[in-house]
Amino acid sequence: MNALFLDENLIAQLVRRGVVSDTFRRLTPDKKNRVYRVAIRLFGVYGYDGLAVDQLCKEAGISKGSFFQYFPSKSHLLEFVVLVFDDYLARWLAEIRQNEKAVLARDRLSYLYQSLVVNSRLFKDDERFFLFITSAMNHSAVTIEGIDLEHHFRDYVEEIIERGERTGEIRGDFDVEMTGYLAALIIEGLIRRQYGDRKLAQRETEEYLISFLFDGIKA
Amino acid sequence: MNALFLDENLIAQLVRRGVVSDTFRRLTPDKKNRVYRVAIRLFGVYGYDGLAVDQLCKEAGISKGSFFQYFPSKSHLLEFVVLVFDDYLARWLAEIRQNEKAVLARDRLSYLYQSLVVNSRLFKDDERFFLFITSAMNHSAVTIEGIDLEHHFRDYVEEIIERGERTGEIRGDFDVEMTGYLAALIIEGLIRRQYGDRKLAQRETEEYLISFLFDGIKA
DNA sequence: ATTGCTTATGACCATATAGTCATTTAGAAG
DNA sequence: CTTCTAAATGACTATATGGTCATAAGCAAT
Repeated sequence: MNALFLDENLIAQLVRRGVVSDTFRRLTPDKKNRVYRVAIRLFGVYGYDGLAVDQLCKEAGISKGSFFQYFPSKSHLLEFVVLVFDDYLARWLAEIRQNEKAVLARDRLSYLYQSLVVNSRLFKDDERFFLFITSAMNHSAVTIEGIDLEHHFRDYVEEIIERGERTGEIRGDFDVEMTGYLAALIIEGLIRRQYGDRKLAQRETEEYLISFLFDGIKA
Repeated sequence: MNALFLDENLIAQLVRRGVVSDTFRRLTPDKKNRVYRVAIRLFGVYGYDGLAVDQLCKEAGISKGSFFQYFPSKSHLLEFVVLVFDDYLARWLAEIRQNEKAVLARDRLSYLYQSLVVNSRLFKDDERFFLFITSAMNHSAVTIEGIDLEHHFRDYVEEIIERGERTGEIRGDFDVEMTGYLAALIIEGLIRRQYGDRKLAQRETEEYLISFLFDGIKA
């Protein structure tokens, strides 16, 4: 499973939703991927407004006329990459849900964190896109109805918290939704640091996260 | 002390730095404030690229020619509002540093949080600007050298953490900088919720914050 | 070679918008 | 009233950019 290559079935689905044209679907995989990769990079670096269709065409090696035969408009291009990413996230979460053998909530959170770090490596060159997506979802001019990337992620964290409360590992006097929100926030913040200038040792950060979250800062 | 009105001395300073013209400084306070308020609102709602100078002029009741006699360019307008906000933040932090009588770190954090909530009320109509500022500082196309709003805030949180470690109230095996970062993140996240649709009871949220931070989520 | 369908192309259009400038207006001083 | 300086104005320019369209190219089938 790779976030950086397009799935035929997904594209067929997006054609049905009117996000991309059938012409796009019929293109060679190479050309489709070129457009996708360039779009991700440029959105990540320049944001929605900042991405110029002309530049994208030049970098992807297609003409402007072709672009608008693939996508009804620029906002559809954003919708396209967001939905592809969304699909990837969903599959990724399903996978880690299945694979996890750990029972304890703290182990599951560790696993989640590790998996995220691995993902951040996967997005090496496109790491800004990850940040762009979440911030775009919150306060972008272009709202894409029915999609909330944060939600996938937060749902899963909540799931862990809730389970921990049930098994008695996590205190029950906390609101699951709120705690899930804060925990997701912290995890995201640490990942953001991995992306940033400050490179941290993965193992230590993970232990830090767990200790901070579970034991608190009290002496 | 109010974030929404301009200080004469600060403006004189900004003239020296070339951020605004002397012509702007000599305007009536009313006119200056109109431009400032409209700029804050429009930047907050539409972001840097989204703010159209034409619209700003119309809403502030000035002509476009005048605008460019006040500010060398649009980016200087952003620099202007950011620096005014920065100055406000610095004075606000100095004030709460002086006023706090509490000794314990948890009391200081409570106080900080309360103060922030009060501030968020102050910014009622311009709350989006608050969010814009922090996100703009992180990944805006326009970088304003030497300014980091987050820094002020995080410095203060770190100060509290460090003090708590010294007095033995906060465990000493944590990295002050990292813990400060995470604590600031959580506080910001809670404030963001206050801004958002989910209106929370202030007192409860505050207790939640402290309990979450100090005691952790372990049962 | 011809036909017919699909894809590619880039000049062109409409619009938005940052920034300019010659001219006008306001107000103070003499 | 005249003069001088500072401030206001909006038409205008230059440029960027999303989107269109008529035409060309590719290619398969007959």
